[in-house]
Amino acid sequence: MKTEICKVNEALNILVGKWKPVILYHLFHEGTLRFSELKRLMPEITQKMLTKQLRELEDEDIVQRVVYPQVPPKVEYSITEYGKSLEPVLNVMHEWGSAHAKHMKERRSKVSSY
Amino acid sequence: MKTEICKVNEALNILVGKWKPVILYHLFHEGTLRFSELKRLMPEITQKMLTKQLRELEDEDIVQRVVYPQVPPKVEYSITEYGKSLEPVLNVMHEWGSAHAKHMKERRSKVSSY
DNA sequence: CGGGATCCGCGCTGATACTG
DNA sequence: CAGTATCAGCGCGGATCCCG
Repeated sequence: MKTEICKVNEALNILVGKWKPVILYHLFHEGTLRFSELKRLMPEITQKMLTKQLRELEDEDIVQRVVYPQVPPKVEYSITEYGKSLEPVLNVMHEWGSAHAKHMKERRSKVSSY
Repeated sequence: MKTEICKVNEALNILVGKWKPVILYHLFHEGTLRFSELKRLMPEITQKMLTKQLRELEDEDIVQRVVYPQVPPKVEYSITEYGKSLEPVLNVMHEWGSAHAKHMKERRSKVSSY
């Protein structure tokens, strides 16, 4: 049992999963969304994956799941109070990510100009 | 070809890889390290993985690789000037990650007290 | 010393079909 | 509508061996 000094992985593990950042983006942006609404915002994700990633985010107390007992079923997802603490992290990553995409683009054009 | 609004993945893709955060942690902390020194700091990583992840970080212009043409070989790794822009990102993730670990620990102890 | 080459198992991801 | 169940492909990560 080693005391890991670097807790970056702790944050990373929450975010990895091909769709989690996008799911979180939509939930932060829209507030509350039904399952089908999330699905419509991400046409390429399968139902299985959407369910799975939402469950994982729920397990981490990032996302809240509210089931309305009615027919047809209605399930709403939103960011938990605690989950909101993730927003600055996502913003920093988003901004660095944008800058990095630009950096690499310029870099490649230099390389290809040989 | 869709314009992705969420660039979090852009940052994520640089960092994922089981060992990258730890590698970066050591390089930020120590400045410059030889391959064997990195290996010693992470006894569990295999040579193959260390090489691979360093290459990937090099491709992203985060890590610099300097080969000294001598026998026995000597290769030093360090963070590039550009790579230093990653430090605040890592810090934010590290801090949130630490807080999250604590949060989940407390949360679990509550749940188990049924 | 700092790699490269190869083989392999496992888990993530996806496609598809079914259900309360 | 919001899932669950099952099957399959593939790439990541690891183990092991070889090399300049």
